Amino acid sequence: MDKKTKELYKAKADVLKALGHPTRLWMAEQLSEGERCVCEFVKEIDADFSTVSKHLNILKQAGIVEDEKRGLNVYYKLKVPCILNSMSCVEAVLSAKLKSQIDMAK
Amino acid sequence: MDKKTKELYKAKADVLKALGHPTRLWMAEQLSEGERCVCEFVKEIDADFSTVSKHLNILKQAGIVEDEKRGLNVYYKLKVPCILNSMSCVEAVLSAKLKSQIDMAK
DNA sequence: AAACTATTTGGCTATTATACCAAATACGAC
DNA sequence: GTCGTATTTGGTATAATAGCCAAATAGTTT
Repeated sequence: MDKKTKELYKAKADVLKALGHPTRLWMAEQLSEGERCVCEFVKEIDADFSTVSKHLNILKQAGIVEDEKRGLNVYYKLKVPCILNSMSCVEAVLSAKLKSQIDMAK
Repeated sequence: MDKKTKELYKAKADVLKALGHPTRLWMAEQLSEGERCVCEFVKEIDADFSTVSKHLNILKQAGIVEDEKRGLNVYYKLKVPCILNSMSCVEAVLSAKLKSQIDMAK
């Protein structure tokens, strides 16, 4: 595999990796309903302000969300909304997995 | 956020996390063209046999691929092929990101 | 300008992930 | 059964990630 290909797969994997964390995935899904400010996320998750901020930054670096400061608050929104289209298939993976486990137990 | 919801997002994130590694993503995409045995992957990537095997195991644990032993070889194939549908959007994220970077540089 | 609020950054530690090597296992050929 | 090949497993060193705290920054209010 050549260097260019490696870099491309690294870049693509980084996008998926950014979504590969429960908190970040949840936040991304929340954003599909519209923009949120950091404080709204902090209220709903039991986590430190700095933790939430860092997670949002990872999503931003990945190119999934963008932020805008208005007054004291920073609002985040999805930059490329299609990123959540894949979730129905992720759920299909989970059902298939659950099914296998049930079959296994029989 | 309640415990059930947390567990669901953990499960969904784990699927995405499994694809969030260059080597694993590449292998998954290869499998979209048909099954492959471990040795075929090893030939194409510059990595140890055990490394490849472990990556495939992570994809298997995530429920993305399944394996079948035939003779000396173990063949892997996609269990839920739709999982690669999202790749066009991942590429859209990358183009959008690239575009931002170019605008930024102006 | 001082006080207050929202957010980010830096530092630290604990946990997890990655990759290699060596050893173990599974299977087929002889 | 012994040998050779394909794959997995265990061990270990290194690197990356996550989450908390404290400090820094940015904007608002008074």
